[in-house]
Amino acid sequence: MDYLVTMRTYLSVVEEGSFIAASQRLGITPQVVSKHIQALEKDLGVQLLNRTTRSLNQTEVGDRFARRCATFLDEFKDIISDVRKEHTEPRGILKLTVPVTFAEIYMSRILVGFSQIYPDISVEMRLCDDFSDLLDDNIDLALRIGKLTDSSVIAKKILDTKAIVCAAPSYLERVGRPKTPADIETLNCIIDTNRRTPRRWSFMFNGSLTTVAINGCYTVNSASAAIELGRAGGGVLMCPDIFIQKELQSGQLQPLFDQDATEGSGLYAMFHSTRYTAAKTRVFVDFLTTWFKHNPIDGRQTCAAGTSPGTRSRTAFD
Amino acid sequence: MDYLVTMRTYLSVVEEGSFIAASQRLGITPQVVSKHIQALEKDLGVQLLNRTTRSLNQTEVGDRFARRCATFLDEFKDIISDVRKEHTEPRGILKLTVPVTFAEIYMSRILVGFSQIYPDISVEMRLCDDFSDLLDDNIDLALRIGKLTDSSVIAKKILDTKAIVCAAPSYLERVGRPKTPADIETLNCIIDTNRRTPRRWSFMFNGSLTTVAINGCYTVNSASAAIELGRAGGGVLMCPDIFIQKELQSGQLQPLFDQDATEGSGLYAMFHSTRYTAAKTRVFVDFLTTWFKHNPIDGRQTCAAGTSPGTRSRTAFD
DNA sequence: TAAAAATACTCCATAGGTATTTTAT
DNA sequence: ATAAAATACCTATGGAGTATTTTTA
Repeated sequence: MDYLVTMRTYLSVVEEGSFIAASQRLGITPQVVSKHIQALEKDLGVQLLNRTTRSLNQTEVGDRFARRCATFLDEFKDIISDVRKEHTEPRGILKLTVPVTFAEIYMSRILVGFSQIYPDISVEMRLCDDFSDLLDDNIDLALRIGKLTDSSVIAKKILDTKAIVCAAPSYLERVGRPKTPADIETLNCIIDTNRRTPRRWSFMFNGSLTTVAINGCYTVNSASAAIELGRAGGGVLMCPDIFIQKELQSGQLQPLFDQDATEGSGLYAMFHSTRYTAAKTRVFVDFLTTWFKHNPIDGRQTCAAGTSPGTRSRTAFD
Repeated sequence: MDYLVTMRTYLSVVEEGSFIAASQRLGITPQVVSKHIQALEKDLGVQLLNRTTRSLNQTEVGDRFARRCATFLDEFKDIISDVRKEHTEPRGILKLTVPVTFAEIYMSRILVGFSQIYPDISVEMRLCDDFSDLLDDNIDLALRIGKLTDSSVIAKKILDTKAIVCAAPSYLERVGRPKTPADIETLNCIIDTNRRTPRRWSFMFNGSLTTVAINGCYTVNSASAAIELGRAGGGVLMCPDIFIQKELQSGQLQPLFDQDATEGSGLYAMFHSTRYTAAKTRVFVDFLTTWFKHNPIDGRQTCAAGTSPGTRSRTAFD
């Protein structure tokens, strides 16, 4: 016997004062109401209702039971609707892992805007450059440059990016501006160990993917540090364009080649491919896409937004 | 979906930390556990557990949900066990209806003894001589001299009684002692309209039921009043022997004939023949029988005691 | 590779419906 | 006589089991 169902039936009978009225309210037949009451009474071993064909009123126990049923069923509806809100009304703590340099440049502005729209979502941001904690259960969303190919992860592209090989004008004056990718093999290239292939740079040049083995006297594990070194004339660096927008515009760093975007390279939001994604995660991804639409890196288009909430089944006392 | 069942399964999983451990605790297969969790998640539209084949821990929502499930299920067990106690642990208000004269003579002593054993039962006693309110829903138990034959009523004989035709010695001296039942037709008989046949007295005489049409100048609706009138020499009266024990022993009233007990006459406890009789009612009936065993009217045996509590099904989270 | 969860498939219990009987006013 | 609850019977859904597949550490 489903107690939640029989309790609800019983409560309806008490409130309506008759089996038939209760059955109409519940959308079942009076016979079923009768069975529910009998099942309850049999299982509880007590008489809940004094009933004849003409009169119906609850016993002393039945009255106490009805009161407790009322609060109990209310509590049930509360629990269910609160949990379901999780899927529709965004709230809670959003745990992010974000590349260090990206966080430094963009995240403060993004989060301030986000929190204005979603005051009920707290954000816990972990700055991290490697892909190690992507699958951590406690992380709701990971932002990374580049896509992780894992069946258990959904990767949604937020923004196209392209790797830019660049250097400070002062450095280029000193060593001479390279003409082809092969020319940089002899230059001092700043090695960022956060890159998946730190000593081999791959980028699109003249329509084809070129890979260059690089050398250099500086090895760092931070894009920011590499950018600073490059700006100071320490050598050639390669990093995503979105990290050095200002430097490129101001001329502090100059691109060495007229590079094309590499296939698939971009800023990705990644989250567990579990059946049900929390509303807080969905709305943050949507917000990110919208944010870059309103704060374009240059003239470029952002990727299409919209993660539909999905329909859910309507059961249990809706 | 039976939410109480799936919630319990979910809570076990959270507490045990694995599907298999939970399934063992619940006595079901791990596959069923898996289905329960999936059904919950589908219906709620949220991810409750982050699980791989090796790790299992609840999400933020899942954690909140588990806490609420715990208190909710506790509350459920509470409600059910409290109601079931009604059938096993006697308590509450016992509503009695008792013949006026019987109440005057016996009930104070009976109730004092009863309350000592069952302090959790309050008694609400209505003094009433007719059979009209026997079927009232609000009455738990009716005591009456004589049995009501109604399928909706269980009548349990507490005590054998016999109707006694008697009078005061002073009256008998005045009018002469009758020899046969027919002789009392000419005497002044006190009419008690509470009797089912006030003007026709039926009693056992010489082994056969004799009915006498009586006449008299006093009509009352109270056995007590009739007894008082008889004691004062006002005429012949007929009433149950248990009402005039003292008067018979002291000789204030003398029986006119050597009467036999009438078949089936007695003090009856009557209650609704509903499926489940409350514990308070059962224990009071048992107590009454026992009381008359320990406080015998004369040498007579009381009727057998013992109303078995009955077995009940063991379902719902026992 | 081993252990655990998910899936596929089958069977049976039970919940709900329809039709009928009983009961009380 | 009528209206309501109880009962009898039937059907279909879904819940639990068994066997198998998939997945991850």
